[in-house]
Amino acid sequence: MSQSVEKQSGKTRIQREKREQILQAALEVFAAHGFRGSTLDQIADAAKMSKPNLLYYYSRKEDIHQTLIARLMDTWLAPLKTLNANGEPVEEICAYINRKLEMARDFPRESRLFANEILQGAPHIIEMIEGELKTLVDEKAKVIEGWMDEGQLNSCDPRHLLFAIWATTQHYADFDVQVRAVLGTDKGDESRFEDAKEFLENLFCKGLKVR
Amino acid sequence: MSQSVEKQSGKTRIQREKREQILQAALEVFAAHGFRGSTLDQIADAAKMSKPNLLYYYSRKEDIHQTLIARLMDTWLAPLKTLNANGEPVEEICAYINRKLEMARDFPRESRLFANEILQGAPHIIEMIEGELKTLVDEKAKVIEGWMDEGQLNSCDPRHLLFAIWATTQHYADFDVQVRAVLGTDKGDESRFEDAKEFLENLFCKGLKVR
DNA sequence: CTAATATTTTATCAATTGGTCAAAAACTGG
DNA sequence: CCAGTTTTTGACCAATTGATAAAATATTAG
Repeated sequence: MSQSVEKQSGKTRIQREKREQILQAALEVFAAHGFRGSTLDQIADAAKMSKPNLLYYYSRKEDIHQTLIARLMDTWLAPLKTLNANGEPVEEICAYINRKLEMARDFPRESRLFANEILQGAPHIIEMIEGELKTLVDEKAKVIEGWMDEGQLNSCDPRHLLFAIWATTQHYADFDVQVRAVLGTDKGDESRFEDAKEFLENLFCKGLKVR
Repeated sequence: MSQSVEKQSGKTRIQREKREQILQAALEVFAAHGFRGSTLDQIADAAKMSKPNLLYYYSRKEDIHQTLIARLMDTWLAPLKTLNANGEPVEEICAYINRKLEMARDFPRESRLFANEILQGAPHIIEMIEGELKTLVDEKAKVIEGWMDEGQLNSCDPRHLLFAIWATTQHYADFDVQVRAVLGTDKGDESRFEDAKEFLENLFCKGLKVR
C-alpha cells in the first residue's frame, strides 16, 4: 500500500523506467507514422514488451500520445521564451535560430511528432496553438517590432520572420530524408548542421542588420 | 468492345470522371492523415461512392496513392526546372520563390501529401528523390554557384539556399493551421500569402544581392 | 428492343486493430 | 519463508481494415 502519489508518472522505480521505455518507443513510431498510422503492436514491439503489458502502463493509445505531446510543448516553446527584449537584437535572433537548429539536430523525432500533428490539423493541440503559442508570439512580435521601430533592425513582418525561422530550422529534422539525399553521402554526416548554421546566420542576419 | 487504350487512365468518359473523383477525394484524405492513417472508407466516403465501387476503379489502396504521388512529382519539380541559367540571377531566384509560394497557396493538399511522404521516410519516392531530384538539384546548384563565382550573387551554399526556399514556402501549406492561428482571424484570409511574398522576397533578395 | 458490356450494390472474408480479463509469475516487506 | 502486491502473460473480443465474389442494375451499341 505505497500510494504516496496518485496522479504523477510513477510510484515505483520500475514503473518510471517502463513508462519511459514506452514513451521513447512511441515517440519513434508516432514521429514516423502519425497518430492514426501507428499501432499499439508497433509501439509494444519497439518497447520490447507485450501489448497487454504496455496497456498496463498506459491504458489507452491516446494517453501515450497526449503524454508525448504535452512533454514536447514545454521544450518546444522554451527557445522563443528566452528571446530577451533587453539583449542585442541581431544577437538575440541569431541565438534563437541556433537554438532551434540544435533542437532539429538533437530532437528530430520530437520535431517530426510536432510536424505530423500540425499537418493533420493539430487535433490534439489546437487550443494550445491558439492560446499559449499565439500569446507568446504576440508578445515576442512586439519585442521585435520595438527593435525595428528603434532602428536596430531592418523592418519586416515579425510573424513571418518567425515562420521563416521555424520552417528553415525544422526542415532539417522533418525533411531529413530529402536533405540527406540531396546532399549526398560524400559529405560527413553531421557537417550539414554546421553548414546550415552558417547559411542561416548569413541569410537572416545579413537581411536584418542595418547597413 | 472499345478497348483502344489498355494501360492508360480510362477508356470511357464515366471512368475518367470517377477516377478523377476518387483521386481528388484520396488527395484530401492522404494529405490529412498520411498513407497508413487513411482508410478506404474515408476515401470512398469523400468520393461519394461505396468502397467496393471505389475498388472497381482502383483495385488497391496503394494504387491510388501511387497515382497521386506520380502525378504530384511532375508538377513538383517543374518550378525548379524552369530556373534559367541565362536569366538575371536575383530575378530568377525571386521568380522561383514566387512560383513555389503560389504552389503552396494553390495546391496545399499536394504539398501536404508530399510532406507526409517525406516525414514518413519517403518509402514510395525515395528512388526519385535520390535520382531525378538529386540530379536536378545538382544541375541547378551548379548554375547558382556559377552566378556566385561571377560575382552576380553573394556566395552561399546553393543547396542550403534551396532548402530554405522549399522550407519557407511550403511552410504556408504544411503548417497552415499554425500559420492561421498565429496570424489570427482579424487579417483578411488571403493576405497572408501577399505578406509572405513581400517578406520572402525581402529576406532572400536582400541577402543575396551584391551591395 | 436486345444483347453485350460496364457499373454498382450486397454480402462476405480474413487480417489487423485497440482494448479486456483473469490467471500466472515476479517481486516486495516482514 | 510467506502473504500481499505489482507486473507479465496468454487467451480472448468486438470493431475496423483492405479486399473479393457474385448478383443486380445501368448503359451502350446494333
